[in-house]
Amino acid sequence: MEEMKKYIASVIYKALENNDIKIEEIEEKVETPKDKKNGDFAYPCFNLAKVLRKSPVMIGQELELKITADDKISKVENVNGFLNFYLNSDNITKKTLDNIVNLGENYGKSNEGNGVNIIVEYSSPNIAKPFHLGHFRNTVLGKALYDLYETLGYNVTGINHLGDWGRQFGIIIEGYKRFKDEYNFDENPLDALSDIYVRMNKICKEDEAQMDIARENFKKLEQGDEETTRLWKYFRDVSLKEYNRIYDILGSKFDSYNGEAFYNDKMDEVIQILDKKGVLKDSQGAKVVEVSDNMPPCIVLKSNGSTIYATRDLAAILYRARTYDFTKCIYITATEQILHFKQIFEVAKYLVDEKYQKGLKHVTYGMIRLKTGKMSTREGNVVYINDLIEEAIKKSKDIILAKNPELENIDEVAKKIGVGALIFNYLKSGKNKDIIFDLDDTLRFDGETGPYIQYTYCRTKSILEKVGFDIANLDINSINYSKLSTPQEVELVKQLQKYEDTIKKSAQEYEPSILARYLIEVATLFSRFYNECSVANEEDEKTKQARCVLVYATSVVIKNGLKILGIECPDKM
RNA sequence: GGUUCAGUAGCUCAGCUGGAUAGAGCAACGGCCUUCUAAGCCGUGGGUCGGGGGUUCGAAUCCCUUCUGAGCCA
Repeated sequence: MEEMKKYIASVIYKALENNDIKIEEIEEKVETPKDKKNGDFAYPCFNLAKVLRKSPVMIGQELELKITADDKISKVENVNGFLNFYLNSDNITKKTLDNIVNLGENYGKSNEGNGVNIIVEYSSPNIAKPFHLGHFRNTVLGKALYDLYETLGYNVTGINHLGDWGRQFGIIIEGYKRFKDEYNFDENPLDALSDIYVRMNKICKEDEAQMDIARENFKKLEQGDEETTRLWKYFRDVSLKEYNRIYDILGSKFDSYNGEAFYNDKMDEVIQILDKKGVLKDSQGAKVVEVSDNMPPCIVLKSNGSTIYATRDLAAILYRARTYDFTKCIYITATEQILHFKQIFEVAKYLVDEKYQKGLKHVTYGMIRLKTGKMSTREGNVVYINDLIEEAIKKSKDIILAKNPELENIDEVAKKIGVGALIFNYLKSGKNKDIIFDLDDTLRFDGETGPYIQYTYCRTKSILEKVGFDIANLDINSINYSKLSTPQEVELVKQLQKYEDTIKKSAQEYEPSILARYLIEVATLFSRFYNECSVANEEDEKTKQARCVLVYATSVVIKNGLKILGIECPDKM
């Protein structure tokens, strides 16, 4: 794609024979027309009009005559000042499909990243609480970005910055001591703990004396008291166990679970450095660092001397720069934390080299709200992810039982489809959009959904099985690609060819939805092909062969693409 | 008050580093299964791209202003 753009720019440049116009300027303007009727690439001649003192249409006409077709370009046409280029499709087809066949599951991978270190901090739930929808969106986004960068050859470190510290643990510890016998911790430890927290929190709010007991607990925890530390560790362990079960389902990977507790002993240094640099200022008893005019100062020490999130995040930046030597450190959080990270990133310039400071990147996503308002654990209006996953799996199982009761491994397939529907639902639209949760909408299985793409994959598999296609026995040089000449075939090939660029763009813009939407388009174009062009019943042997390769290539792209998003492909459904 | 994000079809969204007639899905209506899985395909209807200015040969896209919703800060 990019090469072709360059090539076309060079062709136009030569034809112009004018030194006032730079080739880079031409390349910038080369675009892909929305309407396929207008060719594969187009160059608008309007901006040349001033320089050349001719009408755009005249310029177009002249260029049309000067540029001749070659092995790459099959036709050039001037339409109303747009110079439309049609590519030689045989050429593209061979290059694209050969490439996919040769690379298989490695298709899309590149070494563009060259082993450069990238950190993706994502998921980061508060322990002792069940996973809810907000975490889900975060985790699914983070996993996709992790895989996108890994696919591009970066050395990615996934960090789960657990919310495993804070005064609430004083409350949970107290509640646990009092009420633990009323709960079954074997089945749903996090539901139990969260319930205990809500109960105890209420008690503390109503009675200051009780709150003091909770405060005392947390103080003990900070001082390393054996009993409270043991409880805290237990909460952390059961939480991680449960989270990991979900991470497995979503395909998320973490290289570190160092969260808030980990940085407890690393904040003093931050304060010292800031103090040494003379940027710490007193403000109503608190210590702050001034940042740009349009932002309030960043508080690093409260008036009572205690640290806050900002201090912890700064300590993390310092630690990560030293430990991981990152070129990019991506933070994934909801939009509500925008200001917080803006401040932190600015203060970071006093702590780490410019290289690290410039690599800090906050990736945000919109809130998920219920019809009744914002989700809140304390108020109990939350959608827990376990319930949602169960619901999705149940629905997909029902559909399988209705449509394909003979299927083997129904439960396994139902899980892949149910989870696929959920993940895709949260990755298909732009990450900054707020979402109002709607169960029916979330569990949709037709149209632009995960199951639609999975279904398309199954159709590719089904064809290949029917004709006995085996990639191991394929002689790629014997394929006659010019047999792929119907519009459906040509369009599908062109779409497959865009895969590598799509991965890059998706990573560059921190936007997995670009990949998700691309895959919908692949599925749609394949479905059209499927309806128009038979493979198994095709009589011409050469056409059949070429179509098999196309079907196989489609299956590879869908599988590779969905894998990045964390969605598995069943062979049958 | 300051600031960030969002506003496109009845609903959910894509398009936003300016380009040709603003695209999908859902919902509605009408076709297509004796032929590779109908979780599919084809077709019809549906639009003041929140409003108003501006820049430009050309604006959903850029700038200004204003309205609405959400978030954050005080």
